[in-house]
Amino acid sequence: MELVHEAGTCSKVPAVLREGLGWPVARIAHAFAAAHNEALAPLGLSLRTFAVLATVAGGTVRSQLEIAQNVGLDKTTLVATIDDLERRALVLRKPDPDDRRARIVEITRAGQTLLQQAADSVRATERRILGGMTEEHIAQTQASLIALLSGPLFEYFDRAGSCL
Amino acid sequence: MELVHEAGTCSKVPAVLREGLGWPVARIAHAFAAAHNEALAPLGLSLRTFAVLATVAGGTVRSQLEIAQNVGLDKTTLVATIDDLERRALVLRKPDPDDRRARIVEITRAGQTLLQQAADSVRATERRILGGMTEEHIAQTQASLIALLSGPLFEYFDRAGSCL
DNA sequence: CCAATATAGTCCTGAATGGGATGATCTGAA
DNA sequence: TTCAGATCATCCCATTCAGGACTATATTGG
Repeated sequence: MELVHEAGTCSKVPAVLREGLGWPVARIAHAFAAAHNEALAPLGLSLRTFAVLATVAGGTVRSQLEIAQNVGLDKTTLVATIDDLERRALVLRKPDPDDRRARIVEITRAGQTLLQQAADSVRATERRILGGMTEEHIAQTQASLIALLSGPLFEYFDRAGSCL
Repeated sequence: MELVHEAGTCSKVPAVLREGLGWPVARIAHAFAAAHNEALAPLGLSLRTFAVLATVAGGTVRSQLEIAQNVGLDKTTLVATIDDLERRALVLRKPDPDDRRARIVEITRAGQTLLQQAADSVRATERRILGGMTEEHIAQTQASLIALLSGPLFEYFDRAGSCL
């Protein structure tokens, strides 16, 4: 597996790393995050804040813990992230009438406006990155990733810890 | 794209995240790292220390900076990583006779012994994770990832910052 | 109703991270 | 040769991270 076709700094990586999927996926995930973060920076967002904002907007989750688990963040990290978004009036916390321990996080109008721009940016970045691949190829890759999660890897999926 | 087939905590993740490859790849990379770290823990290694040890053993890179760039670590992070490996006498730093700024990092005999066990462990983990996939499917997935790096994503590949 | 236990969110704090400065050394051009 | 700029490894330090404790609340079992 030759990861890099030209000017490759990583053809020198030992085979035990290159042969599997774990290390290549890690590096590619990092590159993806870098691309998204760069694209979102002008909006004052990161991939993390964007993911949280989008999840809040989705309205399918109520509590902060649910948000954290779905996005893939540690609960303490999420507190700071929500703090940040709230300070900028993109989301707001209100008490959950059904569970006074919990806070319902809601997106504001300003948040929705910014989210739309950000979503466009994210989609554009994905298109740019995936530009050279056919729709079919993309779908195939997604399918492969899904297949991975259906196997033994699933056990590690929900582990606490931030992936963004 | 339904990421999780059962007990899915992330079918609630908004479409803009699930549709692309960036976020799924990030979560899967994280899961992979968790699996590898768990398997390597009994040997006192992490995916990071293992990757560095394996790269040092490969002998295709000389300086610490090269190691960092190839593995995907920040240079300052690598210093601490080498410190750790050196403290445990798994590698040693010796002055480069051709460039007195540089140190050549070499693996020790103890390092080689441990590396072999670790490599077995990593390969076993990969096999376990990829167990449900055919050889063909694995090769296909690798090919897709390579294709990604041949495109615009390559620009972000070498960015400073630790991916492990 | 009362304990005992579990859970949501937050805070505290030690550890990790990585940008930038530093010192030593190399390289190339004048 | 000399000197300016690049490069290697390391150090420093502000920022970020996440495990665990804590408060308030909910739930379960007796």
